[in-house]
Amino acid sequence: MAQEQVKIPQATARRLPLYYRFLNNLHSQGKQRVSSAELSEAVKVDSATIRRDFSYFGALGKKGYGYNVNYLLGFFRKTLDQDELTKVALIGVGNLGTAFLNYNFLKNNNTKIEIGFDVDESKVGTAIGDVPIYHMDELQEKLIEEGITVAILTVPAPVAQPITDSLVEANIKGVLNFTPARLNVPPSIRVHHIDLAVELQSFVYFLKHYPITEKELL
Amino acid sequence: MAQEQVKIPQATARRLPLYYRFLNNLHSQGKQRVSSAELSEAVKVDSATIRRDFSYFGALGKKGYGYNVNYLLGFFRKTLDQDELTKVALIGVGNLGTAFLNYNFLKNNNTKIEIGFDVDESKVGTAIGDVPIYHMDELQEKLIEEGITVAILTVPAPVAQPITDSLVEANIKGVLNFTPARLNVPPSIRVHHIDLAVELQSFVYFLKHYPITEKELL
DNA sequence: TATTCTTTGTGATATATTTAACAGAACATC
DNA sequence: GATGTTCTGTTAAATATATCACAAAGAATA
Ligand SMILES: NC(=O)c1ccc[n+]([C@@H]2O[C@H](COP(=O)([O-])OP(=O)(O)OC[C@H]3O[C@@H](n4cnc5c(N)ncnc54)[C@H](O)[C@@H]3O)[C@@H](O)[C@H]2O)c1
Ligand SMILES: NC(=O)c1ccc[n+]([C@@H]2O[C@H](COP(=O)([O-])OP(=O)(O)OC[C@H]3O[C@@H](n4cnc5c(N)ncnc54)[C@H](O)[C@@H]3O)[C@@H](O)[C@H]2O)c1
Repeated sequence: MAQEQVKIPQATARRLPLYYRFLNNLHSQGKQRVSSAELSEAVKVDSATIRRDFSYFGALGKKGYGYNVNYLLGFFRKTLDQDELTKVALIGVGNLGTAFLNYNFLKNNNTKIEIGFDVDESKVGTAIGDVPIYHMDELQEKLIEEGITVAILTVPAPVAQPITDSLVEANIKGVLNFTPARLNVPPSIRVHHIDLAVELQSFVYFLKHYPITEKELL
Repeated sequence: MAQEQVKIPQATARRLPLYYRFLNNLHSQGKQRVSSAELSEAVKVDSATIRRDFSYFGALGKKGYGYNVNYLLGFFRKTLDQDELTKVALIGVGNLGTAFLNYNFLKNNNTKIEIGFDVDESKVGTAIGDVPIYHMDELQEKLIEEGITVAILTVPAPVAQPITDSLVEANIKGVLNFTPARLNVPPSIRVHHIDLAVELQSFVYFLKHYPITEKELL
């Protein structure tokens, strides 16, 4: 739970996993060094932004050389707590929930969905991938027992708030919410919304209303 | 394809579908008027931000009264092209693709996945929801035939780039990319990435490194 | 009608993020 | 070891976004 000396900008924090993933690719290709320009091309982030992002953590590179892949990878592994597993619960084993369980973010080796919950009796007692599905009645008990503090929410919107209330009672610290509902939680709980219907609609809006500018065409 | 007088900030554009959805809820509850403060509570966006967002479109409200739900709804319906259907193709009918097909963003009544593509012979020829699945060999032909210019990409990462190249050839204008691959496209094509593994990892990073601040606790 | 209350729309300001540009450190080569 | 080249780290500037705070318009009330 190391705290940075100086707070990293949120925009930077959101890019860290992306950098990490790409560094892993480079590493498995046996690459020794990489420049901010190469990274930029690969992850589609401006090279100055990458250098600035890295610089929040100190001087990780060498002038005239670039960055050492192994060193950088080791650094990010620690920074992103890659050696510590965060156990996640998934609530709502429907279309989206089942897709997540099958996928289970296997390539993130620091996060794993450990347990699923649903009210549907045909799902309770089964397992998807190797993740067991329990009934909602056992939510609090199981979460506390397993010490799980992160939940992915993929239930119908109308039940999202009451379920969130139970999650809070079960001592959860964060909810990754895929439902359209906007959740009320105490201020100590973090909620991120990923609202796929909004994403699609705003994408279509951008397509229609934001034609590529002259500048972008250069 | 109406172009705004003054360009709407992107951050505003991303919130529009959210406002629209909530206004629809209010409307179906029979509510006549709404203030920026009420909207704020419901969509969890600062009320000043909401007023500023709306003000880009002119003076939509009345001082001392708020906003008329019907009027606002009608306004956003036009602005978000709710009366014009955007047909979407989905490439890769796997875990995630199947979830999207079953859901099919039914409540967005301006977008619909019309057609799916895969290479898996056991899927080709079937339909999910009412969406027919075709073989990738027919990609270009079908897309052009149906006049589809938006694609959702849910294929394995290694094939994402070559498939994107075919999509570009088939005259696609936008790709909503769920794969971890960063796509190279000509500048006239818009790509949005939704990288769920990155979302989960950065969420976990925030939980560990950004404890709720004093300010947020007030 | 007069008075009070509510709530918008926006100027001003604060905060966050991106990008340009370049001095200088270190590498590579001869 | 001198010279030219590469590429970082960072200062400065630009851009983007969010929030404060309040005048004034209009609603509500009496
Ligand atoms: N599937 C998508 O592509 C998609 C896209 C955008 C948003 N969403 C949102 O994600 C959420 C899930 O979507 P879905 O398509 O997977 O829905 P779904 O209906 O397939 O799955 C919902 C699951 O939640 C379970 N459930 C219902 N009530 C419950 C309760 N009280 N406690 C626990 N589990 C309960 C159901 O049994 C079901 O298994 C919805 O809110 C939806 O709006 C889904
Ligand atoms: N499922 C998730 O929860 C999840 C989460 C994060 C990211 N992703 C990403 O989304 C993508 C899809 O994930 P998934 O879990 O649905 O995978 P999946 O393997 O279940 O589905 C991929 C589908 O693409 C099809 N396919 C393979 N090659 C193809 C080709 N050349 N042309 C057309 N179709 C082809 C396969 O037949 C399969 O149906 C992957 O890139 C994955 O990394 C998925």
